[in-house]
Amino acid sequence: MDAHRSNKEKAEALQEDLECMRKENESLRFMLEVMTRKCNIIESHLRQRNLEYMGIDLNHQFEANKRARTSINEFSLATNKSQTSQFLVRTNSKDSTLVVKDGYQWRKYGQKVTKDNPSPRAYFRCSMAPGCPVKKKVQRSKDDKSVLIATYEGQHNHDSHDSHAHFSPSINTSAKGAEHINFVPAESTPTFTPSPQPITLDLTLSGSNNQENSSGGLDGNSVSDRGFNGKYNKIEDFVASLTKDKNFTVSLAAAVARCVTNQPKP
DNA sequence: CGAGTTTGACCGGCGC
DNA sequence: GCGCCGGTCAAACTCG
Ligand SMILES: [Zn+2]
Repeated sequence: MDAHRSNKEKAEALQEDLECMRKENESLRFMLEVMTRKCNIIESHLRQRNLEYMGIDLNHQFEANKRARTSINEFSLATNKSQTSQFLVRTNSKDSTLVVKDGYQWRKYGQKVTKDNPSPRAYFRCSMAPGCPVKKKVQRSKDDKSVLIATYEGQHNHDSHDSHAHFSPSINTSAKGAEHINFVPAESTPTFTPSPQPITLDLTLSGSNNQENSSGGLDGNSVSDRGFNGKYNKIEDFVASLTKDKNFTVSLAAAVARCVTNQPKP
């Protein structure tokens, strides 16, 4: 009797936990997919946007606020030797110095320690197609180990066809039913707009950062917003238009937040 | 067994 | 010419 009830309650509680975890899992998966697609889209769009932004003052790498922000930051390196785009990605501590799955497949061919940076620099080469001249250098930032600086060089001469589609959105248990990420197929590849200047993209991923930065000391957002609102707004709007369905993003974020709130990490 | 990573050797540019 | 330094090669090694 009582034992029955107790067991039943326990089972229900466990099931609820399981459901919540499933939701969280699904949400994270979707976020990953969205991030990947956004990244790809931003990369291709950035190539042509860069032409418009030519000759813009160089912003220094400021400590962006620790929110979910994507911001762009260009360095004018004045050398137009070849199209090298520099992406400045902030990740968590252990991330993608190992083979980054950013839509392409990279083969590591070297690693060196540089003079004034304790962290080594890794050299990658695109191995998706034979004869693809794209190379990539990845190195952590000096102080902030959570920031990766990836320097892409060259352009892919093949379609970024990822052979293995590892996203199976079949599981659809949560309330939010048909969420389809309609991402505009950024302009077709053949018309590459060669960017004569390096691009620096500062992707400040959201995330429950464990950043040790001066909390409460100085509120960084004011500074950063002031320094860069122009581009930031553009990019924000741009990203929003990319997903084309703001509601989706918002609801997704809300769902994730809810899940996280329900299960606060210790 | 093959594809990819590791890691020390090697090489070319540059400053002295 | 020599040594430093960033970039690449390739043999050994690891992993699935
Ligand atoms: Zn490629």
